[in-house]
Amino acid sequence: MKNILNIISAIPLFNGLPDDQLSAIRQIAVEKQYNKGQTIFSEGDETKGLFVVVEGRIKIYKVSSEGKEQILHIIEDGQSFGEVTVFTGQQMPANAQALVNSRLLLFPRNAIVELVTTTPSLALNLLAIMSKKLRQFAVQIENLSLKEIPARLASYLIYLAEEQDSEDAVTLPVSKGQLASLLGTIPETLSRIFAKLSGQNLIRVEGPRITLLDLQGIEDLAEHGKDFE
Amino acid sequence: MKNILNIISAIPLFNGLPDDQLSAIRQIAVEKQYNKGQTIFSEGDETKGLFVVVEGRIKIYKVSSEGKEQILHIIEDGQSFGEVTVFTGQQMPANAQALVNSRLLLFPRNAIVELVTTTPSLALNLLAIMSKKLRQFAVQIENLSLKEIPARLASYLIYLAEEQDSEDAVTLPVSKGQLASLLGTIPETLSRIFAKLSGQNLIRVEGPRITLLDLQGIEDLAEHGKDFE
DNA sequence: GCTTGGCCTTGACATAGATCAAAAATGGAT
DNA sequence: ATCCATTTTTGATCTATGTCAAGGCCAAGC
Repeated sequence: MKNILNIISAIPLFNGLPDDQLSAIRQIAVEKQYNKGQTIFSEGDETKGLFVVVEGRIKIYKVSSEGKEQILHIIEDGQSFGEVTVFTGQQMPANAQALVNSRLLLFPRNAIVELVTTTPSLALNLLAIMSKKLRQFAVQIENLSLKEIPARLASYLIYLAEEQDSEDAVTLPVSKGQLASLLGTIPETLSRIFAKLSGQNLIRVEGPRITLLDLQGIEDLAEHGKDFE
Repeated sequence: MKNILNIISAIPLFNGLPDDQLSAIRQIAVEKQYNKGQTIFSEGDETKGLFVVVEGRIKIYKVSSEGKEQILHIIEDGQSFGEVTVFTGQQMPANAQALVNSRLLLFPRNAIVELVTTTPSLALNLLAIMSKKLRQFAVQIENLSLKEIPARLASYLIYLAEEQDSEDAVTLPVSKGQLASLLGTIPETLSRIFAKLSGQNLIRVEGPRITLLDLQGIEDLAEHGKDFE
């Protein structure tokens, strides 16, 4: 079991904080363990505080009255979630579930607010993180509203390639069913689109491994939705 | 011309700040005037700083490569926009345009960052405002992905009714064409849906004035998309 | 080596909503 | 009031994507 202080100091949220602040943060951190498939919180729950993923993968998602699911975020190592309710004090606006066995740190609301108040650089870190999430949401809205699903998939593959910085092949971090939910569609449709792009020799699909055969073509598709057969 | 200091003190963002801070804020505020239809910034522009609407109405929107527009936000009196780039320093992720003649205050980036660093309650205000925007975006994503357009319209009407707190009639704050863009559709479709809901005696439409004839029915529609003819 | 259950894929079909085109209504300006 | 420009509505059609149903695949456990 690693030293919690070491872990904390490696989290982007706490970048640049002096050691005494890190100790203070350590004091208020609560360790949590969740198993694959376990629910961390549900829409409408009272705020619990700010979560940081030490290790694992969490999905933040909404569910429609008919049961369709839309993933808002996939949270990975070092990233945080639950900020929203910390500063507005309302109920959780979405659900969170562990996609794999995960280790989290929970910072109770009052403690983190207190800490932010007294630590300007923590406030700036948080503002930067929330800005980034706003930007991501803006992109997601743009994708849902203005792009067709093949273009969304192409965008996602490009994003993944950058994330994993490999020019020509990526590995899906979630199942294809979950990917469908992230892209705002359903597994059947996603499957067909994988087949179509394969047929156009833009990609090759081998299980969760996607080879990007024609990066230029994929970029065109992501930008212009040009689906030139 | 009103005293800028008075205006500033009435802006939610600066709630609860001591007078000396308000003076400091006043020092760095730059007044800006935009006419209806005028562009304030475009996607890709360098960050200009944090804007606050003194008076007017601004749309924040994205445009697809084929020219379709998706409105992300309508910003009204007392609200702010442009936060995102202040704290990440990247380019503007969307476009901003004045929907009516508008008076804005611009707080240049460095000055506002400096101020946030030294003023904890300003930092908390900003965190709360950004949290609220994140929540709104989450709702918008949910609507786009999980609800059909009639349900989105119904949700919006309910939101408007609360906003204008009138139980049985609302006035659209934007043209129907713009509303279509806000809801993620096109004017033709929106028009048909207005006609349909009128036919179901859920609402009556008289220009920009919408009478809510059956609030219960509208709420059902917003929740369950139940479109029981 | 089967069998079970979770994914994933494929096929046939249904439909919400987009597109294209044109008419009608609205609302300022003159 | 009249005219022009913009906005809104209506109609006919097209299409991307969802739905329903069935079958295939692969890994885990027996």
